[in-house]
Amino acid sequence: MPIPKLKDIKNWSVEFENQITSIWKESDQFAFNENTKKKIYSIDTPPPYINTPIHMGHAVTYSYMDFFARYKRMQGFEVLFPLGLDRNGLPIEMGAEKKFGITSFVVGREKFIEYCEKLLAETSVESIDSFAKLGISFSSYKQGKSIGSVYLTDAPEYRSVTQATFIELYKKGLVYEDNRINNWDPKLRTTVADAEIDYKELPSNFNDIKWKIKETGEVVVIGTTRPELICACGMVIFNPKDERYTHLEGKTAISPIFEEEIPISAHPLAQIDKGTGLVMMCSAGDLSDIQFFREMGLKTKISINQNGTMNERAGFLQGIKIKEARQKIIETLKEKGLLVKQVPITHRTPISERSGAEIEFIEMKEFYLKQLEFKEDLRTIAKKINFFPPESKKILDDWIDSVSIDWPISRRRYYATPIPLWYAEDLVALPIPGEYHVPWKESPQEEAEVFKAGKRIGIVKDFPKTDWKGEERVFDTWFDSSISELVLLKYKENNEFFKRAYPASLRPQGKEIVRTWLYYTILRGYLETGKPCFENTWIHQHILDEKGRKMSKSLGNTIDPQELLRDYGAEALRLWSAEEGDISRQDLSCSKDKIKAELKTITKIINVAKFIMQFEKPKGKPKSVTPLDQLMIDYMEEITKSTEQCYDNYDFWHPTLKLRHFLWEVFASHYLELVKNRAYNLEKKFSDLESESARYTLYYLLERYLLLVYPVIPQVTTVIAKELGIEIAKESFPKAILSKNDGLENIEKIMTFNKEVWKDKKDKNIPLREKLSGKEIPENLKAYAIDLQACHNLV
RNA sequence: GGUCCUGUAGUCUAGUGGUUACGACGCCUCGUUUACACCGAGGAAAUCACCAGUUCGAUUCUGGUCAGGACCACCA
Repeated sequence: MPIPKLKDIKNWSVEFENQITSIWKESDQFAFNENTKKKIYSIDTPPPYINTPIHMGHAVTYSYMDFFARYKRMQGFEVLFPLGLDRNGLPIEMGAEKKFGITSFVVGREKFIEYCEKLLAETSVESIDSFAKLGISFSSYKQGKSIGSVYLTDAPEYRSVTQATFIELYKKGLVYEDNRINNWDPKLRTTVADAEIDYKELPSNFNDIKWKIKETGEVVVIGTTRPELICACGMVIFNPKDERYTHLEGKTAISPIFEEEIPISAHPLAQIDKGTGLVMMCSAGDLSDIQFFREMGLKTKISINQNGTMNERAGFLQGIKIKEARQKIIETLKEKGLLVKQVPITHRTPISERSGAEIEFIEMKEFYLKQLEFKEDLRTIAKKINFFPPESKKILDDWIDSVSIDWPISRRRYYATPIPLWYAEDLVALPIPGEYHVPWKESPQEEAEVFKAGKRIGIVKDFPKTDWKGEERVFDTWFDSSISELVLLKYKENNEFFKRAYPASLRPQGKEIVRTWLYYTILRGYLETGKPCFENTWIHQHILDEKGRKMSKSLGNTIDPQELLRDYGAEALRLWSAEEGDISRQDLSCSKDKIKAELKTITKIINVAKFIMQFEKPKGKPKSVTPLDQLMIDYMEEITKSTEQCYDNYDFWHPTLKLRHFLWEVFASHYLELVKNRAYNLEKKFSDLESESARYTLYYLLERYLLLVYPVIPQVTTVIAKELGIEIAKESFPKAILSKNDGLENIEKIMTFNKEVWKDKKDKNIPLREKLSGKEIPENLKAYAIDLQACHNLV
């Protein structure tokens, strides 16, 4: 279907949009040209998860990214604006488990991955369709080898780059495996990073339990929420200022039931007014305990298994799940008269963000990527990246300050990038980077390098009889997504291009993933290249519901962008996104009424264009233009200038507000009314030159206006511009020619005068077209008298 | 607990050390004006959160209070 003609458009409609965007989607008109001589502007777009349709936040923020992309093209950049789809990790696994009613570790790895792939294959292309309907000008909507094609984070090409970077980090000695206490999610059976932990206030009991002092035989009472961990207690502490207990310093406590000798010491961590003031420090209580054990050099006492049950250390509790163990030990303590009392409290409990399970802290081997030693470097690197808005940099700085352990990068899950290693006794085989390796079901390459105690001692071929065992763990999803800009710019694949295009021009993303995606990307980019990975980063806030609350399924206040696209269309949604506020500075409240209302502006633009285009367009600029016309031209140049300045700082909000005001309040309501007569010139009241001046100016203003709003509402502007003989997608952004005209305030005065006249006529019940006598044109508006007189029929 | 942000008509917001505080959505009245009834003209609606201070003057600056939000944090 062809793109509609302006004369056939009465109201802008979703029907037209569907015609236009389906042509755009297939056209590849914004395909990235890697041989370009233009400067490259690359946008490291956040790959959304494919297994759920896009939400309001996506719709609005991708619209913004599209504003940026379209504007940068107008500025003469070759824009790389790829569509990526994130398909790795827990959300896919959880989706597969839910959809097919399976559990990963029950069906087995190979089978489970097939389920995940099945889910991904069946997942509708709804997300991609929604982006196309929004008119997002991605470099391509197709998968392929060329730069700018749609990329998938689980594709072998992507995963092979992830693995290649790991192989090199490993060789550089930046990766190490260590026995450490980890945040353990017993439900998903995996370690999780600090960044993936939420805290929830959950009801719990404070249990006051009797302990004995070895040296004196005295009985003390210790309060704890985790009595099942008595067997994991490494020290009992009290506050140094707590006079009740100073006599216990250096003495030994005997743990109830287990009868272990535990040292007692003063430590500021203990709070006098909390519980009984005595605290049992266990190596699996929570993060504070872990930190304490490290600090005091205590040996950890692990009492919890990876499946969430108690181990042999827990004696009679062995094999029982943690919560049941707590019940059981409380029973036992009661029986033995060791439980003094129970006080119900709410307890701030660490919760796995993804599964909702309570986090346990257990010791196991994991891979870590060194990051602590780079904190200072990262601060320096971050300073070289421009933040929009600048305040958002603080989120990153705060996070860098609070990073306290190296990054655990290994996970015990299935649908993710495998860690490319093989083992045989004390040997480690490291494959050649560049290919995708699946160690848990493949043998190592013949050429894979073999390391012993960190030293290269040959290749796999040299050890023919060795029985290699493939690594079974996978990478944390952030280990994949933190190289998005490298993959996008063809790191390790097209060195020439990479050298030319790195660092990426812009990273747009939400504030909530600054401490994950942005931080990790800066870290990885720095480790790979030693440079900042972005020139600019644009951090956005959130989309809220009409009343300013978070949208959530449980509140039932979600607004589905697919529905908005169907009812009001992309242009209205995009224009609303720009006009509602600056999403980099504040949350936007989403109102259907307001989005609907933006259709009026779209229609207004069409009607203004139709009106102007009924006149013949003068060829070239007339010898002279009238003062009123010149005034409007100068005003437009002023708007052009301020629009450009704002757009350059990713501010599309102030300009669209200003342009809206211009369209409705100045251009349509006043200027058009004033020059109508002169443009028609039916009664030949004006000279040909004056009439030509009007028509010239009308076209000038219309064309300029279209260019300025094109990045925000590309469809309407494209349709109108096409009939003006302009292919707007290929136009340059206009350069403002600022005049010395200091009479711009005259616009206000003219508007005030017009309003006065219209009110006069209404008060006197005179139709607007009829003559009005006795109204003097003020001295400072005499220059515009011919139009004022003709418009109002003043006599 | 710490840090930061916000508080302007029913809703969302702009803006300012100084006469009647911008606008949008919604609401009301009138009007079929020949680009547009997805229109035009007009109207109602805000003690600019509260308290104190600086000032001739504060919605605007400062401090505090209250409310909401975000991020961070070692409560056994």
